[in-house]
Amino acid sequence: MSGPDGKAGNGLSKQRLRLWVNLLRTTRLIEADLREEMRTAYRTTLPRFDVLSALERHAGGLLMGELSRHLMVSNGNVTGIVERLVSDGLVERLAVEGDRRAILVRLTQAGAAAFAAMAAEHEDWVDRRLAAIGHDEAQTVIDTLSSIREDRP
Amino acid sequence: MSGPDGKAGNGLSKQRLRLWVNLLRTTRLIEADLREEMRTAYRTTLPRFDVLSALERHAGGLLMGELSRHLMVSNGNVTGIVERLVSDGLVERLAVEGDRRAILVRLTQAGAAAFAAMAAEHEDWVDRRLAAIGHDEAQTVIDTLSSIREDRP
DNA sequence: GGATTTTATTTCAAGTATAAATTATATAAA
DNA sequence: TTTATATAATTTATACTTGAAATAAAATCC
Repeated sequence: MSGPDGKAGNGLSKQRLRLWVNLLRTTRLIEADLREEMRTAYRTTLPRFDVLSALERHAGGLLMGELSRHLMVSNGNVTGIVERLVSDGLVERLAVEGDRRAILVRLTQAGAAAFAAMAAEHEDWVDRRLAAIGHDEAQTVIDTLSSIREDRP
Repeated sequence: MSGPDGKAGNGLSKQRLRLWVNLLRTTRLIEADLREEMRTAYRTTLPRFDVLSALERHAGGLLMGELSRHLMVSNGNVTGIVERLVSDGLVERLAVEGDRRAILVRLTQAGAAAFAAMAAEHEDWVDRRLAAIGHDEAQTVIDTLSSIREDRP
């Protein structure tokens, strides 16, 4: 399974591994930068920002499960983050008419305001961090990444 | 700072944000797959694999701090992961001649063997996960990601 | 209608992660 | 020397993260 003729272990396999390592290193590097900005400028964390961001894109609110799927993190994880956001007054939980299992999570006014302030600067940070990349170059990478995500068994 | 004419908030800035979101989502998706494979096939985790992998590439061993920099995670984090690997017998800590603060971490024979078994399959998983990508397409993305990493203030 | 299964969420234990504080050692400067 | 500063690693407190088990409510089956 790893000789020069096997399905893996050949040049293409190694190249794909290089791509994965590059993907991972670059993402971690940018994440570390963004986390640092979040921490120093807003005393908050990336996961909290991600939750607010997802809720901002869904004005009507999201169920816990939808939130978990959007963020691609586990159910139990979201419970904890939302809990802290609720106690900070940025987010509220609402009962769902007709399904007493479900819980709708929504930005409060304070949460929407806090997010708006952060979002503009966040875009700015990303813009600076990716300053070396032009529109078309970005599009090329976006297309490749999309094709990776869509190619799931 | 976010009108259509500002340095951010324009089309290019939005495109870079899209690129970042794509980067993050794709990396998380692949990471989740790999974590699942690691867990079911080897009862281990990605961070442990990453440590073994770094040590395998440095036969002479690495200092805790070097390990932390290689993996781009915090110092205290490495302490914990190495601790568990030591108690599993996969890694050993050695005193450093001439510097009593430092600790050299190295694979044991068992650790090297365990890693070798995992590494081949890991490459295979990545190969399958990125099956949609050809050599040149991968290279294009690698180049872009490298230019991002190198463009640091 | 009642039993079964599925769905939505929380709880739990273990592990991963950070930043800040601490310990111990090394190096430089006075 | 003595003092000051820097470096290597750990410890601590808190937060994030997962997978599995537990709860509770809804939907489906018979």
